[in-house]
Amino acid sequence: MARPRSDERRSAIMSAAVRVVASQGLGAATATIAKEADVSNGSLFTYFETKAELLSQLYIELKTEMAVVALEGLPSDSDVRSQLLHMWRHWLLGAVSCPEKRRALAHLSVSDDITPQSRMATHQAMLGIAALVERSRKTGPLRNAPLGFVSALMSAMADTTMDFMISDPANADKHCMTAFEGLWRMLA
Amino acid sequence: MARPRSDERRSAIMSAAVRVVASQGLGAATATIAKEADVSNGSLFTYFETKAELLSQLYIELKTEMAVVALEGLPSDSDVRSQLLHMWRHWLLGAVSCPEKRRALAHLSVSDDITPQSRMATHQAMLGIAALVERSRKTGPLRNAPLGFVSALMSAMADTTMDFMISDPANADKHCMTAFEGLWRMLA
Amino acid sequence: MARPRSDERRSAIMSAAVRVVASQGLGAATATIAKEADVSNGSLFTYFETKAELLSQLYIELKTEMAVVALEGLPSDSDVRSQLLHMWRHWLLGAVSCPEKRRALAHLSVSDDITPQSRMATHQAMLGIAALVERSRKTGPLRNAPLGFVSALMSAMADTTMDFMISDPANADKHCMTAFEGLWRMLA
Amino acid sequence: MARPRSDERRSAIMSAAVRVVASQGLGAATATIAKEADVSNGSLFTYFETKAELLSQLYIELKTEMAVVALEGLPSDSDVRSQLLHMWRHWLLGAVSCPEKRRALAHLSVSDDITPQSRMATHQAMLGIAALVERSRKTGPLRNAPLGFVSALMSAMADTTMDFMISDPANADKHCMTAFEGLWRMLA
DNA sequence: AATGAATGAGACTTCATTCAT
DNA sequence: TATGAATGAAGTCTCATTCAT
Repeated sequence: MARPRSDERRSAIMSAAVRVVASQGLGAATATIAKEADVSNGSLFTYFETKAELLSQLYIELKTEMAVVALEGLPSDSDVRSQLLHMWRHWLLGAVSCPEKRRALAHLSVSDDITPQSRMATHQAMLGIAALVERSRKTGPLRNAPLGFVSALMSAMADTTMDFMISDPANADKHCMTAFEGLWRMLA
Repeated sequence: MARPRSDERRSAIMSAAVRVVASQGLGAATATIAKEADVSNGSLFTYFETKAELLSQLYIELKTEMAVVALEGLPSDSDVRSQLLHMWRHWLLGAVSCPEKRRALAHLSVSDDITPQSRMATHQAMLGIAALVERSRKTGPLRNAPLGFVSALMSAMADTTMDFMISDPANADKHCMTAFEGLWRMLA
Repeated sequence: MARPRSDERRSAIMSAAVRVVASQGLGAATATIAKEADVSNGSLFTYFETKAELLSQLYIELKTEMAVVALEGLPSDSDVRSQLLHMWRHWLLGAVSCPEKRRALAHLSVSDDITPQSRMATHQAMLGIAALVERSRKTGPLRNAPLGFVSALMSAMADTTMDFMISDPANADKHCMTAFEGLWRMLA
Repeated sequence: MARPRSDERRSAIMSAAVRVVASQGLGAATATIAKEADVSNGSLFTYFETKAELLSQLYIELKTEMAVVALEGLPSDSDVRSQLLHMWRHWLLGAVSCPEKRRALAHLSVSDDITPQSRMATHQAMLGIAALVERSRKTGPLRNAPLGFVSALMSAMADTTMDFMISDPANADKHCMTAFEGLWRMLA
């Protein structure tokens, strides 16, 4: 109800939510999240009016962070393929190095609590990635499909690849590269 | 000698579950499912010991049915590409023509109630599809990756494509074909 | 800093439980107890994690209270017989004057929800009584039996006597004394 | 509804009930009892209209049997003490040799499902025992108390003693005799 | 008569959210 | 503002009893 005061508290709740949602799914109780964040039950609701609200924000933050990580240090003067590869690797390795964030995001992505608005809110962050996709597919077989569709295909492939990387860490890098080969063939 | 357990009733519950899970997600109450199936609350539990059990069975049945549909009428004397295309179209169009089944299955696929055993139980049905994938990728860039990985990539693409087909039915067929082009490039 | 857990509320639940268990037995619904205590259904569970927990605590409290009452005002400089008589009368009359507590305790005593630990927890309070029994039987026929056995025999006689006192209140005191005569003969 | 046909079935249910009630208490499901008796769920209700009815009959039968056993082979020409001792030993040893019956009866004795009528129905069988008590107490301190009261005191002592005999079988006989000494002092 | 599926009224417990302190 | 007790609506599952076969 009242305005939250401490950003620290807010992010404590957020990262508690990551851990709890990762391990217990969306059915996790708000009280559990609050306790994990060392915050009182009731306090949680001064930072997020509603459980759905909390989950939405979490979704947006995780998704955005992921995009940012993916684009970090993009070699802007390289050729498209190198840039796409750079992005792909950063994306997947980043995700795989925070398996809890990834698991939480996987749960959130299918939640009915995440409104189309929330999904839209992440588009901004994905713009850079989308641009890269756009350039990659310029001459490929998907050149005329809606860009959102192509991006979604790539995301789906990324998610699947992450799962394999996590479940078989010894070959994580190999899986990452294999999938990229497939992706590049698909796009270019 | 008593009233026999009725297959009709069982499948009434199953298809009620499809509808209810499709619209309300896995949080749907068993009572809601029972009512939708015109069956008493308690009766549901003579057919399925547990909510999780019901969901598991539903998962297995839907997944298996999907595979069967996909392989129906496969032109076994055509070349691989034609066969893969046939399968892909049947799969996606079949799924898209029962959007509720698809939505339900999407929910189920990420549920923690679905045990690895249940997932295993669907492998048998997917064998035919896997074989097709195997032949398709024989000379492609993914030829050395684990087959399960490649199949999972294809599944992920299928799911994504279905979403677009459902949300833009006018171009459903076009999306289906576009994605297939990408898939084929990725595999072959 | 928040509303503190109220002892008043807790004992309201406890005494509601006495009344409800006395009249409906251990099968009484927690909801019934909560309503009788003018407390919400859920609130009961902030005071007692579980129905079994509630019953356990009730058992311990009633049993302990009974022992305390029995020993109240014990004439410590009188001879053993007088002390035992004093205790016996206080015990029985106390119990008979709260028939609901007695009935509730009768139900609880045979419950499987009452763990050996809970039973142990009442031993402390019964120590004074046991000491009296010990002194009373020193030269009697039960002088070599386990003390717990002798105490249990006395308890059983007490319970039976209470029943008769309650069902025939006009002669309650006479029954109380008659049984004491028998008890004393048995012990001394 | 219809008249039961097979006595065998009826007693199969009865003895199943003994076992199940002994181990699970009065909360045991009728279905559990039926299964233990190798009888169908529904069949149970043609032999006993109601669960309470079943329990009542069980109570009467067990209690009666116990009395019969206690009086078996009573040496009718011995002195009172010998007769009482004979009865006491048969009673307790008989009960202790069927701990399940005893446990079941203990549960039943405190049930609210057992009506005063059912309790009355056992009085007949207890008559022989009561007569013995009557003769035993003729000159003792309890000579003027209601006979029912004195019998109840003895029963309570018997139950308590059984518990100790069962929990400490090595000394069962000693406990049996010790308690008898106390009983005889109390009565005579 | 025997069977066991069908019924539906609860039972206990959880949990998002509110509110007194 | 922070706290955590209070609330009561659900939720899953059990079970005595009925009834179709």
